[in-house]
This record gives sequence, structure tokens and C-alpha cells, in this order.
Amino acid sequence: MKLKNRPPLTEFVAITLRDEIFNGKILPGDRLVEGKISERLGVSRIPVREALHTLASEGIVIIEPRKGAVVARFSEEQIRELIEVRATLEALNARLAAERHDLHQIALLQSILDEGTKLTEKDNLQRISELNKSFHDALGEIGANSILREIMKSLRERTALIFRSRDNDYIAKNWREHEAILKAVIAGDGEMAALLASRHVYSAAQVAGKSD
Amino acid sequence: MKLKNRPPLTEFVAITLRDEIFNGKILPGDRLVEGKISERLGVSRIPVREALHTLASEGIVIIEPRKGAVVARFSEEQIRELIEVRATLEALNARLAAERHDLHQIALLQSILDEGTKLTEKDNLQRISELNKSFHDALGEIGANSILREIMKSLRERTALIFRSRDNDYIAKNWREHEAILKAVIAGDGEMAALLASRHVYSAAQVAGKSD
DNA sequence: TTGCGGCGGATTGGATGCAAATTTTTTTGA
DNA sequence: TCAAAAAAATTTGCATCCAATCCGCCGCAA
Repeated sequence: MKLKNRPPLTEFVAITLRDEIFNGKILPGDRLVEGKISERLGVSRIPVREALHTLASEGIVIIEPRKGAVVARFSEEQIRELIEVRATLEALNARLAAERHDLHQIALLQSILDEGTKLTEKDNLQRISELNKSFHDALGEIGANSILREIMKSLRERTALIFRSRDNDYIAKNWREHEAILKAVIAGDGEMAALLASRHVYSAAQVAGKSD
Repeated sequence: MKLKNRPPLTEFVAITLRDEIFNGKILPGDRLVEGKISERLGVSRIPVREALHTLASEGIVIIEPRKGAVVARFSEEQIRELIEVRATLEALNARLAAERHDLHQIALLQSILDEGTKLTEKDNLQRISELNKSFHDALGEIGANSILREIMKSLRERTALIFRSRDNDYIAKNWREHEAILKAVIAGDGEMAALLASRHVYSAAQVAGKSD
């Protein structure tokens, strides 16, 4: 079969920009000027415009009519709100995963967790960050609610934009919490899984937030 | 004097299409061809494309690269998922509203409900449908979580796309449930408000779903 | 100095045109 | 007769161009 399916430029632009935003090359509040970006990436403004629209729908950039696009900045209030919603949805997802109780997928989750637990000892931050995503992805797949998954993806992206700090203590704590959530899921204890997942979000937010 | 702040055409197109979709002029599964729409509305394809993207981000149309846009159709599975997520978030919002307990805004909500309760007796469907929206909007404002509000807007649009049937019994039942939710909010009983709001979603889904 | 109004560059909104891909129709071959 | 291949017609993706608008700068007057 032919693999002609060339990905649209707009997607390339969206991926590139998302990457630059999450890697800190473009900072919250920075303007995203269509002309500059199109020139830099060697495409016309059209795919850039569409990519900006896509990023806007994901909530990581804000477009104001006739003003242009800027990387989203979140007020303290919005951060609180984001956490609140995300905690609720992570809880829902964890509950669904626990109630579904698919042994095969749980095994996958367990393997991811095992690797992560080992890695916390030699702090390979890059790999752990990947595993962090894998953990959530897998949990989302088990929860098996595509609507939920889509919404949480957007919420995670936005929180990732806010919380970038990662120290070793945090990573270890993070994995202990993941482990606890997994155990509840394995045990089929939906209530517990939900509670832990919710607290996990608040806990992560607290670590990343202003130190007091 | 000067017509500043002229709304972008893309917005006009988006509103028009949304309207046509919700009024059944365009049905789920129908193709949305850029050229046809642009010709029909007397604009170029560019604003149409952007409008389609906007609708896609709201989940009411599906865009496949190089294939075009189609009004979203939902599988039984996706409907179940939609209800599940929406119930959880409506519950969260009701709880937040109850806990917030803003007397001024509660009065507004009460007035909306009073009108609705009267109207159920003379079944003015159009007005009631508007009030239904007002009720949810107001509750969302009291809940005061902008992130949540945005997500629920999208979820409600999608469920509205699915559940169109309205008979008088349903409307009366609907308002009784709204009333119960309101009372819980007024009493500041977050748990109860959450529970009722969640059940309300399932109840509405059941009425609208396949009759058994 | 400070506020105000207009001027010019920068930037977004929208139109048009064309190539590539997709869908539909027609033709062809068993 | 019908399925597969080829051709035609749609339709999308993208580039380029023009108009409308915004923003900062400057001069000017109070």
C-alpha cells in the first residue's frame, strides 16, 4: 500500500509551535505573529493561521480578533480552576479504570509503573517525564472514555504549561502517588482510585506552586 | 460613528452553521463543503474554513485532512461517554455553586426557575428552551469556574445535537429536577446539588434515548 | 511636561488562483 | 452483468495579493 498520506502543513506548524511552547522557547505572553512564524518555518500564513486556531482550541494560545495570538498566561484564579476541573476528571477516569478492571491493560500499567519506580532511584528525568505521560495515557485508555481523554489531554497540556518545575523529591513523590492509584485500580476500588487521583492533582499543583 | 469592532466574518459563518446544525437544517453525517458554504453565504472559503475549525474544536463537526468536514455523528458508545463526563462536570459545577452560595446570583437563578415553573403549565416550548439554557448559564456563572464553563458549553452542544426530542412530560420533569437542584444550591448543600445535577443528566439522557 | 490627534509601518482579515488529492462518473474487460 | 480501471469533476491545501485595522511614534498645542 502507498503511504502517500502526506501530513498537512498546518499540522507540522501546530506540532512545531506546541513543542516550542512546551520547551520554553516561546514563553507565556509572547506574541505569535503569523508573518514571522510563516517566514521562519518557510510556509505561507494560511497554515500558520490554522495552526494557531488549533492551539487556541487546546487552550494554550489566546487569539483576540484583529489583535493576534499570544501564548496563554494563566491568572492565579484560572490556575485554581484548572486544577479543580482536572482533579475531578482525573478522579472520574481513575474510577472508570478501576471499575472496568481490564486485567490485560492493568498489566501494561503495572509494567510502566515498575520501570518508573526503578528509574526514580537514578533520576533519569527525561525518561521519567515520558513515563509520566505513558502512565496517564494508559490510564486514560483503560478508563475507555474517549470524550474524557480528549478533554484531559487539553487540561494536561495547559497544566504542563504552568508547572514546569521538577526536582527529584517531587519526582519520587509523584511516582509513589502513581503507584497508589494503580494499586487501587488493580484492586477494583473505584472510590479509592478516584480519591487518590484527585489528591494527586492537588499535590502536584502544590509542589509546583509558590513555595510558602 | 465609525463601525469599529466589526465582527469577523469567520464568526458570522460559525454562528450561522451552528444554528443550522442545531435546527436540523444540516443533519449529522452531512458533508460540509467549503465551496458550497462560501458561495451560499457570499464569503470566500477562508472564513468558512476557520469557522469549520472552530466547530470542530467544539466537537460538533469532524474534520478529516484532505477529506473535508462532516457534521458529527455519535455512536451509542460515544453518547454513553458524553453523558458520563457531562454528568460528572454538571455535578462539579452544582457543588461549586452550592458552596459558593452567592445570594445575589441565587436570586437571579430563582427568578429564572420561577418563570420556568409557570411556563410548564402552558407549554411554551420555545421560551422554555431558552430558559433551560439560561438556567444552566446562570448556574455556570455561579459556579464561577471559567474552565469548567467552557468545557460544559461544548458538552452541552454535543448532547443537544443528540437529544432533540422534547415532549411536555419531559419538560415538566426537567423543570422539577432543575427546581430540586436549585433548592440544594440555595441550601448550600454541595453534595446534594452535585448528586441531583448528575442524576439530572442521566435522567434527561434516558428520556431522550431510545424508548424501551 | 503632558495630553491629543494624525500619520505610517506592522499585522490581521479576507479574496482569488492553482496544484494536489479525493470523490464521482464513465469506460472497459472478463 | 458487474467489478475494476481510467477519466472527469469536485474539493481541499496552500500561496500570493489586497484591504481593513491596529499600534506606536511624532508633532503640536495647552
